Amino acid sequence: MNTKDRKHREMQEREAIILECARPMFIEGGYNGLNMDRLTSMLEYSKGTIYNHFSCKEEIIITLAIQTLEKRLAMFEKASLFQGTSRERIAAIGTAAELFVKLYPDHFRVEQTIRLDSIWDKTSEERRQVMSNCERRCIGIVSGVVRDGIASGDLNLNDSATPEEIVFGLWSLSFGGYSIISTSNSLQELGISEPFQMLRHNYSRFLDGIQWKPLSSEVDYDAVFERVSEEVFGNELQQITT
Amino acid sequence: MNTKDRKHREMQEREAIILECARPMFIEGGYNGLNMDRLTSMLEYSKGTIYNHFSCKEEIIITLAIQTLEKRLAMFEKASLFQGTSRERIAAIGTAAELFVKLYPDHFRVEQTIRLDSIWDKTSEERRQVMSNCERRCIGIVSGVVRDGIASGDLNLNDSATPEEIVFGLWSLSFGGYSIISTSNSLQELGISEPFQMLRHNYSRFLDGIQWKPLSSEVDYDAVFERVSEEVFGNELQQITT
DNA sequence: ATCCTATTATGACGGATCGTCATTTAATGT
DNA sequence: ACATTAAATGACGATCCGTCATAATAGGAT
Repeated sequence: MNTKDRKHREMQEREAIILECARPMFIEGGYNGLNMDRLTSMLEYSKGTIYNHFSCKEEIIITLAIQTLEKRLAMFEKASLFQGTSRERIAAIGTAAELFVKLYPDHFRVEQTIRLDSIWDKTSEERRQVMSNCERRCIGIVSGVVRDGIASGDLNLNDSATPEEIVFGLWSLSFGGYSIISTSNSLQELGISEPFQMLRHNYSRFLDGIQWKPLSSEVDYDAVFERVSEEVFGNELQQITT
Repeated sequence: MNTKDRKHREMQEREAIILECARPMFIEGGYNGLNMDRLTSMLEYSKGTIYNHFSCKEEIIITLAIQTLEKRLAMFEKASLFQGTSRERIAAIGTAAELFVKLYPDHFRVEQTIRLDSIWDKTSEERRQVMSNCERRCIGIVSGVVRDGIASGDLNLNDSATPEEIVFGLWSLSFGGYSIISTSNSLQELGISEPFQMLRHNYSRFLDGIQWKPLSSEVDYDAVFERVSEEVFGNELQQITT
């Protein structure tokens, strides 16, 4: 069955083409900006063909989200392998999160749109699973490093908190921070000119608050950020600077 | 000119009725759930009349946001007057933020929708100003308490941070936290059963990280939360429990 | 009380967009 | 060359936003 393979491959290639065309349309104007008629006219496929790949608009959007979520997961996995203290490894994942946002600045918009516009309910159970899994695994990676920190003695929560609580804190801080950076203009008014660096410092303050050793007074975590950027994500970084 | 006053009053009353009907529709189905035809048929006014009040759907949505943002501002102002140490006053504002989310659980959805769906651009400059002002003043209140903390000696940033940076941190933490709480189901999977309390604890960890005295090891800020809830927001609280 | 004018209300309609489906076209196997 | 299966097409129905010509109403003058 050689034909079957070929068809399958053609199917995937076409799917990629559709998504490639849909992404800038979505970025441009959000949910309503992604126009199925315009998408049709820009591609050399008819409407029916596109609807053979994606049963509705929402399926396209969730697939756009999955594409980038998978990249983030890969970056998190790479970062968690960084050689260093547990807190340096958390910083490495923070670096991954920041570079991810800079590489795919539109991702937040896609993800939040899915959560908000009753899009979630219209998507297939299968794709929802994929997306949830990505999120879960990202959380799992952070969770693992927190546990490593406890195991190594760098972090001592003495029953005042669970590891999950700390993960929730880091997650809130980064999700909120990146959301504010990418959708609010109040930051400039606040006089914050380097929001990404500020966010990193706020991470450090939170981790100092739970006494995760070594504290930010002992180690220059800005330098760790630079090191991880270069050593672990050198390739990805070129895409930003060029 | 008595008639003019009456007309103006009628205008405002009708505006309130329209919004009252539009809000549950928006909560139910987001931007697309708010259906102008259905809104028309549910009210005793015709389409044209509604469009005399709001020039487009987006104007209705931003007005919904302004309604609740003004409530939040009032709560922040009330909280900032709490008698206590500077850090207790920050905790009081945190309490206000939490109670606000519980009182108006749909607010986040409205606000985020405005930021995302290219709705912002379609709204009137006037209403945008009102909304920005609300946000600015809320930030200003927090900012003021941080400065008070510095002035009183409870907080010493020794040039390692600006007050605005701390505001940004608290803002990220709360915005991210409440967003995650209200739109993600991963928290349950993480085994976090009392997310609001966890978020408060994460606040405390952040403030401990910058050594804002008295530290959470010295004062029971959960108790402060309870006190503020009762003493300052007793009235509002009844709406939740009943 | 009546008429005139300015303001407001109405809802049918044009235009845009989503998703479907009967029909046409192409590909595969004998 | 032909039959059968699979895939592509785009016209169409349905829905929804915002407009505008027309109708209704209110205010004020005589």
